[in-house]
Amino acid sequence: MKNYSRQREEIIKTVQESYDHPTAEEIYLSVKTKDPDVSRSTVYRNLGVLVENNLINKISMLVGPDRYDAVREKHNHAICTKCGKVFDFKYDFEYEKLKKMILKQTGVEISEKGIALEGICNSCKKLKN
Amino acid sequence: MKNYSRQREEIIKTVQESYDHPTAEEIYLSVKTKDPDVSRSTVYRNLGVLVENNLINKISMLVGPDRYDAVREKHNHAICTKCGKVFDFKYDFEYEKLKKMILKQTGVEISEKGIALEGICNSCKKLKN
DNA sequence: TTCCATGCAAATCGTTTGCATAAAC
DNA sequence: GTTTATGCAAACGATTTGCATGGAA
Repeated sequence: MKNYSRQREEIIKTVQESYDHPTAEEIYLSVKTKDPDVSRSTVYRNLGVLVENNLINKISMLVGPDRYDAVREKHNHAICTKCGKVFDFKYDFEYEKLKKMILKQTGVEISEKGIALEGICNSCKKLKN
Repeated sequence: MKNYSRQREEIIKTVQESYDHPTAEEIYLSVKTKDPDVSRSTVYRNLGVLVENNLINKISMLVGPDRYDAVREKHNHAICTKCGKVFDFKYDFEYEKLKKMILKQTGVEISEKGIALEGICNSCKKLKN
């Protein structure tokens, strides 16, 4: 990450202060209230840079656009495949053991970023259909 | 799932016979060799129907297009965030316990489709940078 | 003064949709 | 005959890119 910019600063702040796993569009809209001339491409470009530099995490899902998450204490995600919302949960997955096993079985060296699971959330369950 | 069609038949067969988690495009190309007039929208439409009917699974990732997977013995996925390839592995995640815990913590009722983890695969690790 | 980041608009990628035709039941 | 599926092309949502300009070191 090279040069400072007002926009990047604001994008980091927005993601770090949000606890609802915002989409790029939501981040863009939020930054726009502080900095009305910011462009969508700046937001996308910076989100990419911030993910690369491990300042934020990116969450990809079965449904809807990608979402972003500040890097905090390790936690896991339960994603609703109806509405796309992301919920946090804690559970001890024994990453060290898991990591070794996966490396042995697949050759993939996993990054310990928490685990994501899909399902259906409470409010979507209530809306029958 | 209502009416039989030659195309749907071939799409199911293609996914079930593949062990490399093909993308919709790859499935389309493969079906096209058997049925040159098939259209991409037929493939996309049918993949959707087949996922709904639980004949195949859909895998969404941090990188690249969605991939598909025949419904087989339960297994988990390690996904390379460089090349997008998907690798299978087996590990006992104690789903029952996990499911209860997630429901309690988030209200999300997870579907037990296996767990996906991200990392970097062997061949991508070798190509430095 | 060189490099990096921005804003804009156009391009791209993956996927979905509307509509007329064709196949299944 | 009525429904359901197809093929085509156009539309779509999310994201990326090329390019000229502006700001940072």
